[in-house]
Order: sequence, then structure tokens, then C-alpha cells
Amino acid sequence: MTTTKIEDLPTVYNAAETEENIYKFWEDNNFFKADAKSPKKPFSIVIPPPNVTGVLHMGHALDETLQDILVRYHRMSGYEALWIPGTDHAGLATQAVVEKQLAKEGLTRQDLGREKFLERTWKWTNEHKGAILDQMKRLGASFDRTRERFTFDKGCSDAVKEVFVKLYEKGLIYKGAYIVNWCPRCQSAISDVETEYETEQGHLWEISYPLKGESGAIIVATTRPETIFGDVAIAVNPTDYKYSELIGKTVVIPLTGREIPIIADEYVDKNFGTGAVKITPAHDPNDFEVGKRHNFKPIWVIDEEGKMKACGEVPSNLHGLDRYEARKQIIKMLDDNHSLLRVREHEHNVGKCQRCNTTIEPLLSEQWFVKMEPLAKEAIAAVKDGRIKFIPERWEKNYLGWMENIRDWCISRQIWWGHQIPAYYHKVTGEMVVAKENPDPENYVQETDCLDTWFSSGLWPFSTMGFPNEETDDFKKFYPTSVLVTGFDIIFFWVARMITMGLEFTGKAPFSTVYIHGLIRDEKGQKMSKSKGNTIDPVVIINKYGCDALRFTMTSLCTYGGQDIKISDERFEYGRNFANKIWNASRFVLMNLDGVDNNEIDFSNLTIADKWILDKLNNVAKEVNTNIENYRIGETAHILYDFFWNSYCDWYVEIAKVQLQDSELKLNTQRVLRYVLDMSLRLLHPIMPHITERVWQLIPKKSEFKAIIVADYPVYKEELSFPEEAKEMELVFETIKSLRNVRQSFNIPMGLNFNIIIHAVEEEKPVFQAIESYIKRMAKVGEISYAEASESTAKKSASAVVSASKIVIPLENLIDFNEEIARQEKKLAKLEGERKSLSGRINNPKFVANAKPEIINQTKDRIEEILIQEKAINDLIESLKS
RNA sequence: GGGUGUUUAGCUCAGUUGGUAGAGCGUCUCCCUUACAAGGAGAGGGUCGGGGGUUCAAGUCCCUCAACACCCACCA
Repeated sequence: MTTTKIEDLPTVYNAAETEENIYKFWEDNNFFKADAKSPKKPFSIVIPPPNVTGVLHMGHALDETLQDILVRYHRMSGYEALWIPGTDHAGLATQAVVEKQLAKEGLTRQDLGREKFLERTWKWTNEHKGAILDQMKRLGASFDRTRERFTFDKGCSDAVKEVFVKLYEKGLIYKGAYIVNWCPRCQSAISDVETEYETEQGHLWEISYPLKGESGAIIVATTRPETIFGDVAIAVNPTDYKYSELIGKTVVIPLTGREIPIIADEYVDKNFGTGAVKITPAHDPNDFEVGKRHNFKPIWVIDEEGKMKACGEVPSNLHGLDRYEARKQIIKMLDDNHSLLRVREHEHNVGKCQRCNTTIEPLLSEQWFVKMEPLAKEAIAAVKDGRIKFIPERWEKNYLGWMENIRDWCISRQIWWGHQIPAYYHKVTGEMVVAKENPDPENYVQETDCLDTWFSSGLWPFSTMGFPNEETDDFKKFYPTSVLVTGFDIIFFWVARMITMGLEFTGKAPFSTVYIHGLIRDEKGQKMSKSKGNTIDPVVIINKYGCDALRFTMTSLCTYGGQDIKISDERFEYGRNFANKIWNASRFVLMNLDGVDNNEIDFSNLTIADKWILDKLNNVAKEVNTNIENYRIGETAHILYDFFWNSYCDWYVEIAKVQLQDSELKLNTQRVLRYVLDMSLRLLHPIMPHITERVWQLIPKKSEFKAIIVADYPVYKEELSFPEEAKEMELVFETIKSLRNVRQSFNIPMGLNFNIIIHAVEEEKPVFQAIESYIKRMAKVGEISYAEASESTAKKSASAVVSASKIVIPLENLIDFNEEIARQEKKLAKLEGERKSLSGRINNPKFVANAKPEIINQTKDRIEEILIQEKAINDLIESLKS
């Protein structure tokens, strides 16, 4: 690090310049690199891999900051800390990006062919792979880039094959025809968790199906008349008397005349619609189940593109028509035919593709599935028996609820960019072999479908450590990982699957703690999204306020309950102002260290103020450790902010200014100033890494550590505990505050020093004498003289009661005595109110009988205290009136 | 339909074993005091969503109602 002259440091903290240099300093010194051979205890985190297509957003900023705080804290606390970065190949998302590029050239992926398309996508990926991680450097992320991984790299692909084949061999992966959520735009199946439901205003059409061979008809209500050609039956509830006569009879589908039976099935709700449902097994999940129960063959009438199929079942004028266009025409045809009896407005939920918001088409097709139930058992047990703990705890319920009702996971995707399913079909016989490699490329062709991206993400905590080889140094040292940090939105997508796969394939939970934080929202509480235009770009914030300001602000907003976090641009002023405060307090200390030696604090020569700040620091260190260990990061930020600003800057530094004037105290005061600054910076370092490193490097000191990032994290030390002195300091604060209050109340200019007379009670007099210099300087007092506590006070004075003593300020010409009387009476009234309430308690025998003894004593002590102060104030008022 | 969360100062929110409420911002007053005006000093501001209960004592525990937010399910 370059040395800098303290006088040259700007009065405003320059975040941009500092951050760039500091990050480089860390990288150049390999501080982020973890050693798998280290004897230290391991602490490891794997990053939730961002999409390669992704750009940094506020969600990352929060997630990465929290991980970085944990990593830095543990690195400083004697752990071998490893944070593995990486990216996700994001099958559909990435493919979509490249396809969009192709479209500009007038091409489709089909034009290129699979091989060329993959080549092109790899090229794109290699060009963009590191981009988002580079952006994360701006966040100060101390991850180990030498271990960077990609969910589609060789190692991850090997892990995927290993897992797929093993699951298949165990019978936990199967291929089958099921109704899946089909996205006509993506041209692929998607899983249940990728489907989102939106309420839409639709219609409920009532259509009449005439009975065959007799008069009469059954009326069916449907929201999807275009599936009418795929009907295989009409179902009614077996207990529905309206229809009991009709069960078993045959009806005719309007428009085509195909005959279908009326059947009974419990699935039908008697009270909904007309109580009769058309059954279309190929295009509705519930109908599929009904169809299976009654052995109907499904009839496809809508194809993969969402268009009416050109088949015999569908009237030829509709062939190839988009489903919604077809719907309009069918309605018209039915109406013309007098089969349409009624249309009603109907609000219902429609499934949408999470990625592109296209309405999902339930479609019967051949897909690959993972049988989840047997795998879920252990994943449930691991959370129930405490091997894995969720923070906040309530997410456990959420996780368990989902796991206990888990459905099979559709893992095949009809895309090209991804892990191609390792199944091979014989070109002639069609025989299928599932294996890591093609058994005979001459005669076998590979399954064209790829795996869901989350399949490979689910292996992330161990595929990054060398799995399937469990003998690597990293695997042995760093697996299982320590904690997983993420938002609740991907508990099902990702967390649940990592737990499931980790337990199945490594026999261990991949992490012992899942730390779930809130989601970042805009100032109105809306989710940030590009389409809403309400996003805040973290890079913009960093440029404007600084990285440490961003980090500090965000962490200060993290609550233990993991509430969502509302942010706006201006909120980051909070962190920026704090960074600037740290900067300037540091400048002050550095400017006042001339002549200081490298020795430790001399404990035999400490003032009451020194002891107070050391005691305070000590307690803060204790609390901060406890809070970080318990993932109370927001609380940690508040404690440090309060300590540094309100205790260290507002009080100790001001006191130090007095002590620095005293030649006997100067040297030791410098040491205390330096020590407390050093320790404060260390405590703050995990949250605000750059500024703390920068300042720490500037402190003249003898240190065994090369940088704060690898310095020891402060912990509670018995020898720094001075509870008695800390309590005595209250007298300093109270005295100065009440004198300032008097000054302000009577508009006494700061330039005017006034004298005071302290009517001290005996035991407080030495304390007042010890703190005279502080009072003089900080409350702008001229002379201090003493009088007996019992002595009556000067008549024309303002005054203050501090603890049990009275402080009198003779200000004959400066104050309005009526005002002063009013001021005192107001205080008196407040005390009286409190005393009455407390006495009420003490006089209540039930309170005395039931309350804890220390509470009773506290109450009694407080009443004593109030009585003393009341008397003192009354005396003051007396002498003012006389 | 099931579940979770939220409701505390003008605004945004803290408040882990129950002991009469805190912060930041904003407001008002004073101050460019030799670290910092992105600052310092002082002040004002709340019947802790409504109702009921347990308790000597409830923002904190229980019940109930209301409003808002989100998650799961998906009755055509």
C-alpha cells in the first residue's frame, strides 16, 4: 500500500478511488484464496450461481453482501474461509438470448442445427461468463476466483451424468406420458414451480351436448371450448340426482358428431357450473386423471405451438389456427348451431410461464421425471432432526409443507442448451440405454431433451468440490458447506433440491444452516422489475454513494425476521454519511497521533473516560460476535453505528481533545484513540470492507497482520471491563447535557462561557472534581466552584439537578426567571408522574408478592432517586421564588 | 380453499426470555467550535390496528375482528 500524508487526505471520503485500489490490493495478495490443507477450522459458502445471462441487480447486492460479511467475519475469526463463486448456464434464458441474436440475422436455431447452435452459445457464454462476477467485485465480494465454476463445465457435467444414471438405476428417474405445463413460446415443458398463476377475467360457456337417440341434452360449462374436439366423455358427480338418470347414456359432440359417454366421477363438483364437465385428457391435468381412471384414450387437438391440430377430430377450417383464434370461431360455430346456451363472466386462474409470461398449455407428452417421494423422506428428516436449520425458523414449515406434498419433478426440457439427457436409443430397435457415455455411437442416438437447469444447480454444493470424486482436498476440507444464503423465492427451486441431492449422493446435508433474507423491493414495496421500470442499479448506487455505503445501508435494513427490504436511492445516504463519519473521525485520530509510540495502552494511567470507552468497546465486541453468529446482521450494523458515532465520535473523541491538552495524559490518550479506532475498524470490516482497510493501513502501529482483512476479529476481553467507571461516566454525560440544555433554553450564545456552582452531595464531589476539565470544555463553562448540597442556592439562577447534586448557573441578566420556574416545574411534574406510578406498584401487595426481587429493588431505588431529585428541584424553585 | 407475514412517532422501520417504547429521515431552535454542514448542540412528536382475555405488570403471551402483502393449491 502506498503511504499517504495525513494532511493530504480529503475532508470528504472518496469511495470510488479507495474501493478500486483496495480491492486490487486484496487480490494481489491472494487474501481470498482458501487453503484446503490449512489446519484451521473450515468455513465455506457456495454462491447461489447467478445466470450467465444476468446483470447485477439489488437482489445480488444484498445476497452477496451477506455472504461476504459471513466469510470475512469467519476469515478474521480464525477459520479457513472459502467462498466459491460461479455462474449458472441457465438453459432456457441463455438459449433465448442467443436465439434473439440469431433472429436479428434472420436465423433460427433450427437453421443452424444443434451442433452449430451449441457452438455459438458456448462462444457467447465464454465471452460473458465472468461478467457478472466481475460486477460482483464492485460489491467487494471476497470470493475465490481461482475456484470459479460453471454449472455446465466439465466437472458439473460429470456430476450430472453420475447422478442421473444412479437415480435411473435406482428407479427414481423414469420416462412417461404425463400432462405437463407446456410453454408454446419456449417450445418446452416446464416444471410446476416454473408456472405462475394469474387471475384473469374469462368466460364460462355453457354448451349443450344432445343425447344420442333420444330428445334432451346435457349442458356442460367450460372455460376452454376449443378443447371440445378432444372430449372423451362428460362426467357428473355420482351423487348428483340431477343427472343420475343420464349416467351411462351417450351424447354427441356438437360440430363433429362424435359420440361420447356420460360417466360418474367424484372429481366433479355438483355446485360448480352446471355440475357436468367435459373430459379432455390430453389438455387438462384433472381430466387426464379422470381419463386414466376410466381408461379413455386421450385425443390431442392442440399441438406444441398452441395451434389446432390438423387431425380428423378437428374440423378442417380450424386446422393450424391459434388456440385463441380457434376459440372465437368455435364459439360462433356453436352459437350458429344453437349449441351455445349461455356465456358468463368468469374469473379464473391461468397458468403462465415464469420466464416469458406466455399462457401455459397443459399438454400430454413424453417427459422425464424424478420420483421425489422416496428422496423427500430424508430431506424432511434432515430438517426435522435439526441437521439443517432454517433462519428465520418459519421457513422450515414452508419447506416441510412443500416436501411432504411433493410431486414428481419434470426434469426434461425441449431445449438444446443444457445437459443432454444421458439416455441412448438404438436406431433400429428403439431400445433405450441410460449410461454416462454412448455405448455404441454407431447404433445409438442420444435423447434430444436436456435437463432442467435446476438439476445441475441442485448438485452445486458438491459438484463444485470435486464430486463425484469425494477424495479431493476441497471436498474433504470444505464439504459440507457451512451456510447457504439466499432469498425465500428459490427455496423450492433450489434449496430443497440441493438438500435432497446432497443427502442422497454424499450422505450429508450440503449445509447446516439456510439463511433466508428478505427480498429487495422499491420504495412502494413493489417487486423490482425491468418491465415496471422501478429497478435500482447497484452499480449506479456504488458510483454515487460508494460500495461500503451500499453494503452498510442494506445490512442495516436486514431484520431478524427477514422482512422484505424497501429501498430508494436516498436511503443510501445513511451509509454514505456513516462512511464519511468514519473517514473524518479517522482523520482526526491520525492527525493527532504525532509523537505516539508503538506501545500498548498503559492500563495504570487510564482516565475514567478512557475506561468508559474501552468498556463500551468491549461490550460492543461481545454483542457483535453474538449477533453475527446468530445471523442478526442488521442488529450488528446498528450496534456498530451507535457505538462509533454516538459513543466514540460524539463523546470520546471530544473528551480526547481535552485529554490531549494534558501532557500527562496525551500519550496514553493517543494510544486509546488508536486502539479503539483499530478495533472499531476491525469490527466494521465485514460490513464495510474498503474504508476500514484503507484507514487501517494508515494507522501508525506495530501489527502482526498485513491487512485488516486477515487481522484478528475483536472479542470480549475481561481486562477491558470497567463497569464501575462506565457507570460513573453517566455523571459526565448528564452534567454536560443539562448545561447544554440550559444554554439552549435561554439562548446563551456559544461564545459566552458561564460559571457554575456545584452543590454536590458528598460521594459525588470527587467525581465532579475529576471531570471538571471535560465539563469546562464541552459545556463551555468558565469557573467551577463547589457548595454544600444542603446550602441554599443562589437566587437568580438557572439550575439543573444531576443525579443527587444540584448545579447552579448564576445568570442574573440573561434569563427570565418565570421561564426558569416553568422549566423546573415541568421537570418536576414528569418526575412526579413517574413516582406516582411506581409507588402505586410498590403499594400493591400483589406486586410485592409476585414480582421478581430485583424488579422490586429496582423500583424502590428509582423512587428513592426521584424523591431526591424532586426535593432538589423544589429547593431550586423555592429560591427562585423567594 | 389452505398457509405465512405485516399493522409501533409525519415517513421508513427496529424492539429474543412480559417490567409503562427506540433509530434513521423529516420538523422546530441555535451553531461554519481548529475531524466531519454528508457536521455539531438542543427540542418537539406515539392511548404500539380494533375488541376481549391471562398477569401484580402486555408493544411483547392467548382469543377474536379488520386492513394490507405474499406463498401454496387450481372447480371445468
